[in-house]
Amino acid sequence: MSTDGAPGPATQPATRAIPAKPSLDGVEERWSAVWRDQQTYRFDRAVGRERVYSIDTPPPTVSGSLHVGHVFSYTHTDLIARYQRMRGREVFYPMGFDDNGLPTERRVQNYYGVRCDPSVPYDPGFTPPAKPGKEQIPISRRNFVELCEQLTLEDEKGFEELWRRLGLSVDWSCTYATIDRRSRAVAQRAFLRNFARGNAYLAEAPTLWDVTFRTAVAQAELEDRNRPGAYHTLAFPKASGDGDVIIETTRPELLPACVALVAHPDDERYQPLFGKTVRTPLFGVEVPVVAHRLADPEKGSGIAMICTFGDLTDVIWWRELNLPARAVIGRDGRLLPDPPAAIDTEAGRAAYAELAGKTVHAAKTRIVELLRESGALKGEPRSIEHPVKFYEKGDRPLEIVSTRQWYLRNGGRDEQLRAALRARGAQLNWHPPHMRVRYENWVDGLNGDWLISRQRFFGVPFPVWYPLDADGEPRYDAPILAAEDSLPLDPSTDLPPGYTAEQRDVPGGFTGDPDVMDTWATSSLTPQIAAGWIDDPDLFERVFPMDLRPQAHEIIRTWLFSTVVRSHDEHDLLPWSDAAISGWILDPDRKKMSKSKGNVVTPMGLLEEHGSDAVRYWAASGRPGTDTAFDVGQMKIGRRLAIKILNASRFALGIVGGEGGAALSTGIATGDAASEATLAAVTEPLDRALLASLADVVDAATAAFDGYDYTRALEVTESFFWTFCDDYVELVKGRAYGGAGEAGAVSAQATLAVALSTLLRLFAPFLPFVAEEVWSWWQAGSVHRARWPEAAQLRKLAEAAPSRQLEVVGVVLSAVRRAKSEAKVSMKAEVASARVTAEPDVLALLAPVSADLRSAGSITDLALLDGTGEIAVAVELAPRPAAV
RNA sequence: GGGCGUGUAGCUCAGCGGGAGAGCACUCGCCUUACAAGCGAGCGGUCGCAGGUUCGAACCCUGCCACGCCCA
Repeated sequence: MSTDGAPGPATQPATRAIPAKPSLDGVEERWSAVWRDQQTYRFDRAVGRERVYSIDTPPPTVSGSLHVGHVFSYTHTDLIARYQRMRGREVFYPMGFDDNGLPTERRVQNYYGVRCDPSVPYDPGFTPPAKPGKEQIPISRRNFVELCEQLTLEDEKGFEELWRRLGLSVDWSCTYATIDRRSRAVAQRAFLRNFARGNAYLAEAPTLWDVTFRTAVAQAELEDRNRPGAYHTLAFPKASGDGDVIIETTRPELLPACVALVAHPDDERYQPLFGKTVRTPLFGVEVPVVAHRLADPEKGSGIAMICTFGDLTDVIWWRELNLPARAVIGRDGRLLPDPPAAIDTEAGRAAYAELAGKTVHAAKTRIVELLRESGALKGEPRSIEHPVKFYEKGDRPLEIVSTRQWYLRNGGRDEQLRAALRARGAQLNWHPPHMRVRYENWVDGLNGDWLISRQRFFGVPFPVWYPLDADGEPRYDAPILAAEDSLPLDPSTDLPPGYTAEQRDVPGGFTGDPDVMDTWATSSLTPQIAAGWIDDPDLFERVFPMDLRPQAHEIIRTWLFSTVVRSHDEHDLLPWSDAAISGWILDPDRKKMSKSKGNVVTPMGLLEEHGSDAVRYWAASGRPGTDTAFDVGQMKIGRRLAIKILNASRFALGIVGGEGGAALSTGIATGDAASEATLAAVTEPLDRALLASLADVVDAATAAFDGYDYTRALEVTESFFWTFCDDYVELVKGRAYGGAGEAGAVSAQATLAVALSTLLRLFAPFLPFVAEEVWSWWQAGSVHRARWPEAAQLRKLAEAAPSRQLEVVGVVLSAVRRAKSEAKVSMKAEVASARVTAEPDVLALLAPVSADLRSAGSITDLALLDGTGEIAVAVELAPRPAAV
C-alpha cells in the first residue's frame, strides 16, 4: 500500500465513470456539498503540535459586505492551507466574524431604526418595527446588543455561503464571532491579566476625542486630512507694558485656553522674552513665555500660543513644561459654559460669555470679531490648507479633551518594551519581507500607550466596578476587578463580589464601568479566541502559537501590531511564525477598488459568471504584498485551463482505462508512482524524460509553496501542463494506442496515469473543483486529502533520464509544425523527410525518441546529422494528394 | 516632508550581472476522432529618464521623473 493518493479520513462515493462530455457546470454546488457532508476539511485534533498547521484567519466585518478584495486575499490563504494539508499537516483553519464595534452599531441603528439609551430599562418583549420609523426608538443597552447579535447572525450566513462556493477549505465547525461569549471572556480575561501585571491602567489625561461619536479615539485610528484653515495674527501685550508680542494661530477660539507662549530655545528673536510674561488679549490672563525644542522658528512668527488643548504638540508642551490646564472644549465639541478659573476679570468673563456654548466653528467666528474690535487682531486672516486629525470613521476634526480612560502598555511610553516589540517584528517571517518595515515604522512612531476604552455600547465591557464613596463619587483608585471564573460579564447588570443589587449607583455602594473596549482590544486576541485559550486548553496546546497570520497591509499598525502586543504580554511569544500580507485589488485605472468609486463587482456574481476555479486562478496571480489589477481576462484564462484539464484528463484516462489499456493493475491505473507495477511498466525514453521534467516541476512548485510564493507554484505547473498536452500527449498518442507494440503502449499508459495524478494534485490547491471532479472519475477519496506529489518517486521512474530531452524533442516538433503552418497545410500532412542537424549530444537525446517523433509529425524519413550550433531542421513535405 | 513599493511588448505580468520572455490581444493558417471555449505559426519592446561601476547592466550604485501605499 502506498501513500500516494491514499484516501483521507473522509470517505467518498465510489469512483464514477468518465463522462463522455465533461463539463464544469455545477461543480461548485456538487463538490462543496460533498466536502461539507464528508467533513473533508475537518481539523483532526488528535495529532500533535508538530504536525499541525494553524491559521489565524482574519474575521471579516459582517456589517459590511464582502467585495472582490476579500475573495482575492482569502483565496491566497486557502492556497496555503490546501498545500499544507496535502503535505500531511493537519490544518487548523477557523473562520471568524467581526461583529464587534461601531460599524455594527451603526448598521443596527439604521436597519431597525433604534438607538441605544443606557438609561432605558431592558424590555424582554421588545421587537423592532418591520420598517424603521422616522424617529429612532430608544432602547436599553441589552436590547440593543441583542439586536446586534440577531442581525450579525444573519449576515454571517451569507458570508459562509460565499466562502463555501469559493471553495475555502475552512473547518466550519471552528467559527467564532468577536462579540460572542468566548470572545468576550477572552478579552476580559486578557484585560484582567494585563491589569494584574500593571500593563493595563486607568488614567486621566488629554485624549483625542470624536465629538460626533462622543468617544475617545486611539492613535491607530487617526488619519490626517487636508482642510482649509487660516492664520490669525494676534498681539499679546507684554506684562511689563513695553509693547506687544505677535503670534500666529489657526485656532483663535482657543485663546481662553492659552497657558503660555512658546519659542525655540535657540531663537534669538525671543530669547529676551523667556521667563517674562504677557497677557492674553480679551481675557487678560497673564501667561509665561517659555522655550521648547518643538517650537518651529520657521512657522509663522516663530512663536506660538500653547492651549489646552489644540493639538498633540500642546499636550507634549503641557506635560513637559508642567503647565496648568484650562480646558474650554467639552465632549460635545462646544465651548464649556463656564470660563477657566484663570479668567478672573470682569471683561475677560464677559468676553468668554460671548463664546460659551458655541460650537468650535461658531466660537471662532465670534472671537475673530471680538479680536478685531479690540484691535488685537493684526491684519486679516490668511487662508491656508493644513493637515487636520480626524477619526478615520468620523467627519469632524478631533478635539482633545481631558478624560479618564483605560490604557494598555504598548511601548509608546517605554523604550524597553518598544525595543522588545520591535524585536518581535524582526522575529516574524514576513511575506513579502519588506512589509516588516511598516511594522517598525509604526512601532518607532508610537507616542503614547494604547487607549482601549471607548464610550460606546456594543462592545466588550470592562469587567470592572468602582466603589462609590459617601458622596456617590466613584473611587477610581480602588477598582473592583471581576474574578476570572465569572467571565464574561457585564458590570452594568452583573454584581461585583460582596455587593447586592440594591447598592448599585447609591452612595457607599458601587457602579459599573460604563465603557466598552476598543474593537482591536478584542481582535488582537483572535489567536487566543480561535484556539480555545480559555475553554479548550487541549486545543490551545496543539495550535498555539499559530503558523500563519494572513492579512492586508493597511492594518499592520492595528491588527498585526496589537496581536503581537497581546501575545508578547500574555505568553511571551510571537503569536505566529509567518505573516502573509496581501495586496490591493486595483481597478483598470490602477486605483484601489472601492465602493465610493462605484466600481465594485459583487463576489457572488463573479463566481457565478466565471466559475470559482477561474476566479481563484486570477487571485492566485497576485503575489503576497503585490497589488493586482482586477482582470476578467485572467479569469477567462483560468476557466479555459479548468476546461483543458477536464478534456486532457478524459483523453488520458480514455487511453489508460480503454480497451487493451492499463486496467493492468491498480498501481498503474491510478497513476501510483510508488508502485512496483508502474516502475516495471515505464520503459520508454520519452516517458522517462517526461517524468524527469515533472519531477523538476514538483520540486519547483514545492519550493515555491514553502516560500509562500503560490503564484510561482501555479506558473510552473501550468506551463508544464500545456507542454504535457501539446507536445508529450501528441508525441505519445500513436504509441499509447498500441502503434509500437505492447510494451511501448503500457509504458505510455503508465506515464499518462502518473503524470495526470501528479498534475491534478499540483493543481488541487488552485482549482479545487475541477481537480476534485477529475479525481473522482478514477480515484478513491478526495484529492484534497491526497498526498502532495514527491519528486523522488518520479525520479525513480525516470531512471536518470535527462529532462532536457523533452525540450529538444519539442524544438524539432516545432520546426516540423512551422513548415506545415507556413505551407498552410494540416498538421497531419505527411512529411517526406526531415533532416535534423545538431550537436552530437543533442542527437544523442533525439535518437531514442525518433519513433515517437516520426509518429507525431507523420514523418516518413527522419535523418539525424552531426553538425554544430543551433538545431536546424530541413523539412520536405510530401506532395499533396491530387485535388479531387 | 519621511519611509516602502512599482515603472519591461497594446494589456496583465515574469526575469533581477552574460541569449529580452510568457499569457492575453492582434495577424496568418489548420475541421488534427480529448478539447474550435481547440491546435499550429507569426507580428510586436533604445526593459521610466540621466549618469556611474563592470570586459559586459533590464538586472548593481547615484540622481531625477511618474504612479501607488504607509506615516508626518
